[in-house]
Amino acid sequence: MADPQDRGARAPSAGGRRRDGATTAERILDAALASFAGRGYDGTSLDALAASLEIRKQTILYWFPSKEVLLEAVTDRSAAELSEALEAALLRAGTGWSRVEAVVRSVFRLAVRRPELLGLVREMGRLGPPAATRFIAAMDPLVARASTFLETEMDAGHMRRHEPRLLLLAIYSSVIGMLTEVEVLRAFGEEPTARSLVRRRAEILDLLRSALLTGEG
Amino acid sequence: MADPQDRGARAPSAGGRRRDGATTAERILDAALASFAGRGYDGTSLDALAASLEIRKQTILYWFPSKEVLLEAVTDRSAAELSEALEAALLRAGTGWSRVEAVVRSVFRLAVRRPELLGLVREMGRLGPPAATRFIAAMDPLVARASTFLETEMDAGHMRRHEPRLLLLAIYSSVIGMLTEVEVLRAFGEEPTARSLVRRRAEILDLLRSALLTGEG
DNA sequence: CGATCTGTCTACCATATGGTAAGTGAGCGA
DNA sequence: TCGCTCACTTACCATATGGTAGACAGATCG
Repeated sequence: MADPQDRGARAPSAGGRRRDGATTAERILDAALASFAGRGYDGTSLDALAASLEIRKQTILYWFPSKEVLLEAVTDRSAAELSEALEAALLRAGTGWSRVEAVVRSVFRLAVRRPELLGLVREMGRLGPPAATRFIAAMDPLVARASTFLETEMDAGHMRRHEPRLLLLAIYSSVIGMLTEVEVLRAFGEEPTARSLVRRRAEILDLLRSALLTGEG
Repeated sequence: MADPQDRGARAPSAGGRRRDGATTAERILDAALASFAGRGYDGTSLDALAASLEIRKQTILYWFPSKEVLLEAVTDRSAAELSEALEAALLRAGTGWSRVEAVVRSVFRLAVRRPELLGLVREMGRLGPPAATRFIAAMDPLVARASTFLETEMDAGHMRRHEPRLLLLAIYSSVIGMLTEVEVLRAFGEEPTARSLVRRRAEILDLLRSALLTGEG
């Protein structure tokens, strides 16, 4: 019954609110996202996940009848959140470079505020068709919108001509690159500061601006 | 005894050659690299690895006394191979943009010819200090050399001024981005062709050129 | 030939993992 | 108060996993 997408996960909104206002299912989703993004899907055990939440593994399996269903739920929610954030940035006023910059800034902001989302995106690469396809399909309308926008700007002569999807990829890669650098720094024992990240972002924006902008900016 | 780095792995050169000319240890390293890069460290079981080689798990543990030592061996060898390839590209004649382009091209070539190497680099991100630190340390001299080269070029006015390590990261991210796109395409069921990859590379080189080059080229 | 070494194997083992079965207790409508 | 559902628990289980111990075959060497 219900919709065919539903593989058995209960509605996360069900169940009473806890002291902190989050339902158990929501807390599980949050922790699972963080763990999948940080330690990977295979590196995450339901036992460890449950322990971090101070609940029993079977509570997780009560809300999400299998680990795979949990992954799907995490994926769907993350795709929705990403779409929402970027959609909002795209809708913001402005045209030409200022709009591109606004979107890129919002991507960076998201990467700093919710690095788990980007971490999950990276994890998607290894998780084959079942999860990744779903995720990509969920993001597709947004990608199409962004591509159209970039194309319009190029047609208007505000930007150097490039393949729009490649540009998106370049922006995405820049963010991933920044995240990578954060990890590299951590591996060397230096905790990256918010200041240094902001400086990085400025540099990357500068790089992108040089690459994209025509004289008419 | 031996050197303190040696955690017990036997010398991979030991043991008789097989029909195909590779020792057992080398075959294990090859398969482990592919699997670690493709399915991740946690997603790789010694049993599955052994099965893919048509040997028994205990043969793996004979050559590499633990999974972790195997990872270290894979990491070290990959770092060496990466270093070697990029060092060779750096040593190639030329200055200014043509030299940058030569290096970038060699990175792409490597990414296409041995995607496992780049996949392992990406995997390094999640694998904490033990493995990642080792890998980064092994790559560090090369990064320093490349940074120096870029700085020289900027001083000579051949290139727009940027933070050299950031530039390296941008180049690296472009390659990773290309790989990511390959996975995205696969997720959609389209096998990326060599032609499309070459076209991508050309676009990325163009992007980088726009971003980096000054009038003096 | 007999001893030893090398490379691989079979036989196990303890633990961890995803998952099932069967409760338990609080809250709630009749 | 009876019965039911909801949220979560304890008690298991089969399998997979990394790892140990030891046997065995073939090559090497005295």
